[in-house]
Amino acid sequence: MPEGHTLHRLALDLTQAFGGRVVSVSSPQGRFAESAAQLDKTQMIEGTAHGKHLFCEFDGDRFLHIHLGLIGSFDLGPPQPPRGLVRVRIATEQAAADLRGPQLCALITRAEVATQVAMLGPDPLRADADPDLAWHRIHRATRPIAALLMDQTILSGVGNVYRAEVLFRNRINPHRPGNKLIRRSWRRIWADLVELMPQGVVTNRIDTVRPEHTPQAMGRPPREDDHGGEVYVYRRAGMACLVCGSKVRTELLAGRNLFWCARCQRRG
DNA sequence: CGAGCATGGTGAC
DNA sequence: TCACCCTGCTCGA
Repeated sequence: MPEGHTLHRLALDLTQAFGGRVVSVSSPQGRFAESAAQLDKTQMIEGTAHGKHLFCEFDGDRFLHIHLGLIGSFDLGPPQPPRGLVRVRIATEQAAADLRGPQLCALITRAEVATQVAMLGPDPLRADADPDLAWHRIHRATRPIAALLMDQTILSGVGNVYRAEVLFRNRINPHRPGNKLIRRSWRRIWADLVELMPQGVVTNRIDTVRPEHTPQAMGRPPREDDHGGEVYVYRRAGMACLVCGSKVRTELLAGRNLFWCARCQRRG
């Protein structure tokens, strides 16, 4: 679930449900009980996101800093008895948000939020993002572009799905070292992320396949991948490339499974 | 029922 | 580069 779009969507939903309201904060699981008690029955101001980091601001310059990691989830809906291990619940009479399995959940100050945000590269989902900041580091790096895209200090919010898909959509060789990537390619990548990721916020899923490449348009039977989105290469190892038909390849890159089409992706 | 896996990140060597 | 953390789901015995 969690790449940048998930956290930005959560920030919007949490703001709508709890912004400006006095909320109950609890820790059914108990692992966050002390901090939850400090926030309980105080006002939540709003939720904001930077990259994959979520910040819930509470009255008195207190911020709940959440990072979902690989397996975390934060589910918002009508109040129901907690299921499973709920680290934190934020709730009103009308709605409850249950946090499970986060990599990070901590009560921090405004200054600490600023410190955290300063460590992150530009986020394609933020209007104030400056892609040149990322380019400055990319064009001097020797690591492959597929690794640089995952480095949250270079740019933030992109995860394993968006990295594979944005490289495919722009026909870029994932192994191209940053310092051999031409600037036009970087501009294409950034512009594409700025187009794709806000769509992900709206739909709450990752869809990257252009209309002309959908199974219908290509005369193939419809399909739906198990991660909840239509994609070109992510987790399609060994299957036919939707554009050229050659086998989608996979390998471990930067510790994660990379997927790409060696025939379509040759640009630098 | 256990093993393995997942859209992530950290800290130790 | 590796072990490890957090949780839930799926797959094969």
